[in-house]
Amino acid sequence: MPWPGESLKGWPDGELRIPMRLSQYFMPILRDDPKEAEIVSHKLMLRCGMIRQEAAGCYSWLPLGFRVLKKIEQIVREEQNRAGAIEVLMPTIQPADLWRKSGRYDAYGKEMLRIKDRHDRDMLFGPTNEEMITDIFRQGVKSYKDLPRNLYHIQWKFRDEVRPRFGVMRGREFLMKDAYSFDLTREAGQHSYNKMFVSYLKTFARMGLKAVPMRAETGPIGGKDSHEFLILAETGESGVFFDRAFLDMDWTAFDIDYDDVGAVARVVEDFTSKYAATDEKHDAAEFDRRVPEAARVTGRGIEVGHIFFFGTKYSEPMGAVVQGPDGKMVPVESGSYGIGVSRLVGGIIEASHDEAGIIWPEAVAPFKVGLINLKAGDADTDAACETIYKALEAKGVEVLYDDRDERPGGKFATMDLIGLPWQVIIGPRGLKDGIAEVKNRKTGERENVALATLLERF
RNA sequence: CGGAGUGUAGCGCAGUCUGGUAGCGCACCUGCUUCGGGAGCAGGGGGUCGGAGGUUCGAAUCCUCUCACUCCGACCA
Repeated sequence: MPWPGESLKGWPDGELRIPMRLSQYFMPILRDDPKEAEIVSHKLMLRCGMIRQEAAGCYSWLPLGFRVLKKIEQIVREEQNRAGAIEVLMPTIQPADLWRKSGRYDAYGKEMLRIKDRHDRDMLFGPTNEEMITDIFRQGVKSYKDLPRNLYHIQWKFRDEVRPRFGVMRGREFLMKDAYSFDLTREAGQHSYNKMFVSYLKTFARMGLKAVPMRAETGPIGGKDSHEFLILAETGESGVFFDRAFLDMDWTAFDIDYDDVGAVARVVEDFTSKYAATDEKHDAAEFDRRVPEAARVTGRGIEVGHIFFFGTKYSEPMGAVVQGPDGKMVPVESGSYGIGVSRLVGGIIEASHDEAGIIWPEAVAPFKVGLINLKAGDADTDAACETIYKALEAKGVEVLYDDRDERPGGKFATMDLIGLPWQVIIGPRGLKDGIAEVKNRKTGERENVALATLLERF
């Protein structure tokens, strides 16, 4: 991976790195596709026992799915932190008054889940947090000297979609990272926007995705500048049109200094200079004029991120003002920046699977290695597997050990289905010659590796 | 929110038209034989048939109401 040394260490998520014996795990595999699942990621997530539907658009995350969700969340967190954003955590339930102030309580419509508490007070399950964060910011910051700031949280949202579908891709309850920037001037706000832009490219690239930034509608959030980040997938909900040159760009070359305004702007410039648009913003004439025919890519995409620069849209009505150097009170310039964390789980599967199952990019894989004991119960294979399992554990390699007393065929099928990047296959046949078989899930390549050097592979 | 459909065992389904002992495959449990890409045989466990009313000697099946879920269209991280 492009950014070696990234890890979950230092966060509670590190606890998720523990290895596991399949005989002691909870991973209810289905052999058949549940009928309600229409798209491949939904089918695979259900078949792998990653999620379970509790109501339309609401899911329980079972152990395997939970691990992936947490890994994605942690990558998002690391890249937000690196770009200078500061993590907070706001509640899922918000008072309606906050939304009355911004005027969105009525404007948001039925998509907002409205509830009353025991005192008959109007509450709501937050679909987003512009109002709340602006209020928090307003109370905490009074001077231009306290700017810029960018606060984010990773929290469950609820949008009472008319028609939830496609599993976690369009759930009603979903995990979203949302960040909010506050600046004194338009120019400074633009830099904050640009930093998020670059960090998004990097965040998605770390997950093995090429998420193409496209000029977007601002929708109910409102504002001036907006980009959506879309990954290509046939089952995507948006039509996309873009220059093939995007796919050939170096998606790993923006390990830049986020304080370098010019450098950040150049990356944004680089990634916005080529044509890329969703069907909403698509201009066929411009597409034809700017993109040579051979380079025109049309297809479908999944929106995994969306950034907005909306200036003073919320700061003005909500009185989020600071005192400038000249002593005057000015409303702050803001932007908001979302990443669909739970949607990404489905999105990555849509972008990375084959006939046999999921193919996890290593950075988000629930385990790095699947250790297959082909003959559980046989003293020699048991002992060899046990040694390898312990050694991988000691080395900090996340391993799922299939120690069940099952037939080899089923174990292979299960391991392919859940898509761990590496399979280490141990059977009497290989053991006789002191070798293990190492299979790369993505390429299908198998290699015989001497047991003595096996550990060096991981 | 308009249109279409489905609810029967963990999953996939039959049975409903024509009322009469709740079934099949996979999964699960036991035993034996197997064991390098989803084995075979034998035995076994598991269901208030989405819910509530009604008709009937008798309802998964007929009637009424209701709930949930899925799909297609207009909206969205």
